[in-house]
This record gives sequence, structure tokens and C-alpha cells, in this order.
Amino acid sequence: MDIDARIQRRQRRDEGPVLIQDYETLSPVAHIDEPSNRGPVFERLLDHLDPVFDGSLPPNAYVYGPAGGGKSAVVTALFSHLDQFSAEQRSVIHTSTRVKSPSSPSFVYLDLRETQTGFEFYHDVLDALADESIPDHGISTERLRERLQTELDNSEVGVVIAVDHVDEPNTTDVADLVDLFAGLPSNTSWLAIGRAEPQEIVLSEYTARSIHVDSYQSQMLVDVVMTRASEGLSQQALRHDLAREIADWADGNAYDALAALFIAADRANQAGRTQVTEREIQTACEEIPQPSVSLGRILSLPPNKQLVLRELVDLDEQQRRSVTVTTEAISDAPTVDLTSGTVKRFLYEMAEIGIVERVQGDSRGKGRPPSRIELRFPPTAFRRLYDLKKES
DNA sequence: GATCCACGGGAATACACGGATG
DNA sequence: CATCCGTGTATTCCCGTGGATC
Repeated sequence: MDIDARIQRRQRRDEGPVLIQDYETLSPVAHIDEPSNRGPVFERLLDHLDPVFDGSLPPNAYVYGPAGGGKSAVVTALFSHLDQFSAEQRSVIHTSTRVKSPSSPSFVYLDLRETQTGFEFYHDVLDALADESIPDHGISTERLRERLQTELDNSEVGVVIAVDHVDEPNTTDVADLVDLFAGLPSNTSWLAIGRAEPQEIVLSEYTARSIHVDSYQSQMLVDVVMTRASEGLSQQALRHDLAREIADWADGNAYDALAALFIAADRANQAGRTQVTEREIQTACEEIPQPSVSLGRILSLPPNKQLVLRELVDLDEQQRRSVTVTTEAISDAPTVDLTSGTVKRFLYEMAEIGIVERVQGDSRGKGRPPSRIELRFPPTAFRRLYDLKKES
């Protein structure tokens, strides 16, 4: 945090409540413990997972639906509760000889955005399952897999592994994922989560069941926005009609809606206001490209790539006129100590996976015409989230 | 000594244009 | 006119190296 911000915060202390109470809960990347209004989805997932309560594994399944429909939110919440539940149950069995209730499997949630190699895949599953901590160097991928295998062979029921963000660019591709699962014993059941229709994805050949999660209905989305606002903002900071405006614009996509709320609140906060106004909501919505990539994807990029993006969002139009010029501007920044070659390659790679986009630029001059870099994500939101993460 | 992976660095390839050539 | 070729950029591709960690 810079000194001006510190001073401003002190100054505001006597002027009544600050608008943003808690950036963490307001963040569009955060999943809350009890997602609102997704009761039916929970029920359908529980139907699928029902065998678990008799001590057996459900078949493999595929959960799919449009972006911002709450798939990740529901599955993360459900899995953390279920894992807690079955851990408790296991400990009951250990301590009591009288009760002979069936044991439960473990539940592991993996985000493929953060688990991009086979090594990380086995590592994270094993880490979730084993009590001791697992080294992340000096051990081969194959050895990890073997350890995981013995761990599972000793497990009574097995494990249900949720793999989120399947088939997104820059994640393990579907064929590799199938191979990774093939390396595990049969007491593993997986729950893949993605956007593609089951017919469009090879993965569904391996899943017994598909579960559809639709986008939010308008009124539900208004509630989601209001709930988030009441948790992260001061009292009365967001009028109900403005929440509706956000929901209407977002058209069922909770992720977009929460991003818009975050940006609007941040702008209002910077301006020293304690209420979000319509004007800020409009600017916020305009700032979110359609379609836009999830900030979650961006924030799980390697640190130096994020650094490049952080510099990128501060460049002016002139400096974005071609990849070459942009590269120079970024690698000249004092915070960046990468060579210009690497910065340039990063920019191309991120264009490749849709984080930024290259559009045909000014074609006058010799040689192949340059392209210019455009963002595929809202800069204000990224800037704030990045800086917050840096601070902590 | 083993292992993983982010970086660096540069070679290979693609593309646009204009001028030369058939 | 159609095609080829040379030059200057842009873009993609690939692999070796070294830091960090066990």
C-alpha cells in the first residue's frame, strides 16, 4: 500500500464508514461457503454422490454448464463439507468398536488451472489424502504416482476427485487427464467440471452420468449480488435497483455480475464515496470485455506472467500500438527484470491462451504489419486483486 | 545426486509488400 | 497478368540451463 493510500485511510476514519469492508469476500474470485439459491443443484449432485452414504463409490460423472453458473462454487462448497463429514466418520470408527457404520471415501477438489502437470496432479491428490506433507522437488512423477497408489490401496473406500475447469486452454488436455486417472487404482471416482456439452467432449466417454447446471435466473442473480454486497460492503451501500441493473446486464452469469460489483465498488471507494452509484456500475460493465476470461485463471498464472500483465494494464494506447513497442515498455519497467525476449514470448503465449488478444494494428510501413494487444479481462479488477495479493 | 520447471535465447517459419520476371 | 523473389517484420517453436528443493 502506498503512503497516500495510508494517509487517505486515516483521514477517512472520522468521516463515517468506509465503503469496502472486506476485499476478500468481495473478490469475484472468492467462493463463499454457502452459495445462495443453488439448492436444486446441490440436490442433484447429492443424488449422484448418494452411494457414498452406503460406503461405496459413485460412477464417474461430468458436470457442465455455462460460465458463471455456479458450478465451481457449488462443488467446492459441497466437497469441503463432504470431506469434513467423512473425516469425522472415519475417526468415529477408529474410536468406537460398537458402531459399525459404513466408511466414507475422501473428497478432493482440484482446479486444473493450478494443477497443470502430471506431477502437480498426483502431488495435490496425494497431499490431500496423506497426513504427512509431500515434497515438491526431488521426487519423480512416477514415484509420486506409486505412493498415491499404495495410499489408495490401503484406503477402505477410496476417493472422489473433482477436477474443475476441464478442457480450458492452458490446462491439462482431456486425453492426458484420462491417462492420469488411468494411472490410479479402481477405487477412484472422478467428477469432471467443464463448459462443453457432453457430446462435444471426449471425456464423456468415460463418465456414466452428466449433470447440467444452468445459468442463474434473473431474480436469483439479484439475490447473489445483494448477498455479496451485504457481506463485503458497508450498510446500504448498494441499492436494490442497482443490483438488478447489474444482474440484467450480466444475463445469468454470476461471475460477470460479481466482477462488475467489485469494480464499481472499488471505483466508488477510490472516489471516497460510501455508496455505489449508477454511473460507476455502467463504467464497470463497460470495462468487462465480452467474453472475458476469468480472473481466477489470470491469478493462477506464473508470477512473472502476472507481473507482465500488471505492467500491461498501466500502459497507454500509444504503448500498446504494437507487440514490439509494448514489449519494450514492459521490460523497461523497474519492477520487471525479464529480458525483452521473454516478455515478448509471454505476450504471445498469453494471446495464444486467450488472456489477451492480438488485433490487427497499423499496417503502414514495411514488413509484416504489427498487431496490438488488447485485454480480455477487466483491468481495474486485476490491478486491485494483484496489488492486494502483493501486499499480503 | 535427483527432480521439476521457469526462463532465456535463438532458430525456423509465416506473412506482407514491392519490384522483377516470365 | 500471374508468379516469383528478396527484404523486413512478426510469430511460433524448441531445447538447454540453472535455481530451488528434497
